[in-house]
Amino acid sequence: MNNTSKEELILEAAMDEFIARGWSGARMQSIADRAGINKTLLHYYYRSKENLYEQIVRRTMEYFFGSIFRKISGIENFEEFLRTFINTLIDLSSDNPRLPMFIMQELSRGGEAVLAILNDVLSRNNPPVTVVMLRNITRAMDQGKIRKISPIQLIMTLLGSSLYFAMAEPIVMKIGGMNGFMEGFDRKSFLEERKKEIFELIYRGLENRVADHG
Amino acid sequence: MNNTSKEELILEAAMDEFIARGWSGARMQSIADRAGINKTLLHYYYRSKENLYEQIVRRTMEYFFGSIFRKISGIENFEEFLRTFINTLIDLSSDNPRLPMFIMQELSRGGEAVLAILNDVLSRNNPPVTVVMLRNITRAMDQGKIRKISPIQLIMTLLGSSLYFAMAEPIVMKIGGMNGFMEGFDRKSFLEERKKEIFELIYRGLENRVADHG
DNA sequence: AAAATGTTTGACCACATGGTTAAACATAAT
DNA sequence: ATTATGTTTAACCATGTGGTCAAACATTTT
Repeated sequence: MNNTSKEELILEAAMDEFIARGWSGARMQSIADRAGINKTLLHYYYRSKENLYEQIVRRTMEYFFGSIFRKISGIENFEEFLRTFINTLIDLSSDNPRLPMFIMQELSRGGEAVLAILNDVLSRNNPPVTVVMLRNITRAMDQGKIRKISPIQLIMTLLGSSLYFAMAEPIVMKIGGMNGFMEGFDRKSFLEERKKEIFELIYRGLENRVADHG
Repeated sequence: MNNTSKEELILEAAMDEFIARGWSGARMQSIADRAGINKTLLHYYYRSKENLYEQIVRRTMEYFFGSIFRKISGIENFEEFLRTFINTLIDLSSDNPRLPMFIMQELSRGGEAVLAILNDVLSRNNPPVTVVMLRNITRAMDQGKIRKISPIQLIMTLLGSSLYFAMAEPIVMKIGGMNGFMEGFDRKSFLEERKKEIFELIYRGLENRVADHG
């Protein structure tokens, strides 16, 4: 049980707390409890709530964007890119359901500091995820593999479709539970089905076929 | 300037504050300031923060689900249903960008009380929005207008695609601003374009055509 | 005019929370 | 052995926040 272990323990506890309750909801005492240590030690390692928070935000963004980057960079084939991107987003968000909302929420709320972190994190991947995505889409369009669309719109649709369920899962389950449909719901198989359905829907929707019916 | 007016002013102020900062971030003093009154009067009308919050949640949900219900109920044609649903979601969420996230966040966090409100709100529409949506989709499937898919998956995709941009707008703009693409961005036309692109993509993706290539 | 209701002022309280401090103890590094 | 570092205990402080109270003033209702 060396120092790194406790420092790491604290970070993980803080991550849980901040992601679950947000900046204003998070409690230093609660973080200490989760980490199994006391408040004094918390301040010993991380001077203030602000400081700790900043490190959590960085960590979270690195994890999120890093994961996506590692999975999609290097893929040349559009179909594979599409499938991988969707799968990665769904896996990421279903493993860490509060993560996407945390990132979005804190980026809306946060000031310069949070933006600087985002900037820093994104610029570490070369080329940045955003560029990789745009390239894949425009290339597929140029090659005539998909019809002409707005790349940014497609990216929005992909992100929304893939991330939404994890974000809305609590409410979906509640509404579903109330109305009765959703009995025998199996999360794992639902998510696998989701991957396929999104891919299928979007891939078909992008098909570049000459108007074949009116 | 009668009493109803002030009571209403407070509600609106509280709505802004709660939606912008969430439960733990919202401040009673700040609500009073926004409403242009003092804290005492705030407690005079709404006893406690909890109580005020509950009314805001109810109001918000009534507004959100009510708007959707009013727009889509009664529509028989699937294409029209699809288009209207997408348009409504985009208009609603772009007019009130924090609303969807507020609802989702507070429903994850909130206990029995919030769930009870949701239940109450949803049961006031007959048939509930959820049922209307499911019906439209299954009917279209039965009539062979669209291919066989999982209705719930489609609904998730529709919600995600349509709501996501408003939720992620701050981060999208920041990333977009950093990378340079997104110059001359016009929100209004982007949103109109978004409506069309989502509809087009999903409508094509749902088409029920016999395998015509492979 | 009188009563009821709306509204402000300003002081006040209890409590939670972020943060500090000093002293003692534990464990590892020199 | 001694020093440096990690860790706990427990008390403590300043501040912010939800909430209250009493008294006065304003406006509407009766």
